Amino acid sequence: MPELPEVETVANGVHDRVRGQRIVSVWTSGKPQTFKSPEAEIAEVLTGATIAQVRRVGKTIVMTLVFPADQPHPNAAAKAPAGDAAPGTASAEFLVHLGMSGRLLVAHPDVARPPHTHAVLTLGDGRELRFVDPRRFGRLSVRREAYLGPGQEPLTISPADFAALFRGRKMPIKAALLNQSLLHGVGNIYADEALARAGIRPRRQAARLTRAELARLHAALGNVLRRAIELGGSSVSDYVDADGATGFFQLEHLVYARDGQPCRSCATPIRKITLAGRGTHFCPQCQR
DNA sequence: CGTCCCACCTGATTGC
DNA sequence: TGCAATCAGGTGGGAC
Repeated sequence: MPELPEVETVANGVHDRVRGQRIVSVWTSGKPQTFKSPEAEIAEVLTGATIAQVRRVGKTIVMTLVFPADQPHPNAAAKAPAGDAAPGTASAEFLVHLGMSGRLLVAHPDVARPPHTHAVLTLGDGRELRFVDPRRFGRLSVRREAYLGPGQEPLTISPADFAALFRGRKMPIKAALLNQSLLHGVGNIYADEALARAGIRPRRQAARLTRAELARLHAALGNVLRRAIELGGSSVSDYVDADGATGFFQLEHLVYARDGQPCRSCATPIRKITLAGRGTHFCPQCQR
C-alpha cells in the first residue's frame, strides 16, 4: 500500500528514467473510475508534452509537463494559465494517485503489458510509462494549476505547526494522522509505526496528548518516514518501484502486521484492533 | 463542520 | 480438494 515513502521512491525512480522525454502517444483503458479527468482530456494534454519533472506531493505523484515553443502543443497555449510558465513554454501537471495497488512502471514495448494496465504513455525513445492498478483505487488526472495537496507535508512541518493540527480534535490520534486534510501522505503503516516509536496508544484522543508526546510523535513520524525512504519503502502487499523492485522497510516494522508476535522491545504480544475502519497494531506495554 | 461509516475494487488468505 | 466468505485500505460521499 503506497504511502509517502513508497510514493517518493516511485516518483524519484520515474523522474530519473523519464525526465526530458516527450510523450508521443497515449493509450487508456476506458475504465471510468480510474480517470478523474475525462480520458479524452488526459490524452489531449499529455500527447506532445515533455515530462520536465516528476515529484511527490503527499501521496500523489505530480509530473510537470511543458510544451516547448518550438513544438507548440495544440491545446496548451489557450488553456495554460498565463504568467506561471517560462517564456515560450506552457505547462500543465499530470497527477497519478496509486491508491492501494497502483504501479507506475517504465518498460520496453516488447515486454508484455501486465493485466490491469489502465494507461500507457509511449515516450520519444520508444519506452512506455505504464500505469497498472488491479484494484482500481488509483486515480489519474490532469490540471493546469500547480497541485499543492490538501494538508501539510509531514517531512517539513515544524513541531509547533504539528502540535497545532491536533488542538481541539476529539478523534483518536491515529485517525488524525490518517486525515489527509491535516497531514498529507501518512497512511496506515506509518501511522502505526510512528505511534509505536513515540510510545503512544492509537486510541488516545488527539487533543489530550501532552506537549512532550506531541514532540515525540513529530520526531518519530519524521524519522520513520525518512528511514523508510532510505530503504525504498515497505513492501507488504504489492508495492514495487518503477523497476518492479521491492522496498525493505517492512523488515524494521515494530508493530505493523506483527499482531501476536513479541514486541521487539518488551516481548509483549503485539495487539491488533480496528480503529477508524483500519487494522491498527500496537504494543499494549510500550504504548500508553 | 466534525465525525463516522460504507462503497468502490480484486487478489490473497482463511474457513468449512 | 474446492469453493465461498473474509480481509486488505485510500479516498470520497452521504448521514447525522
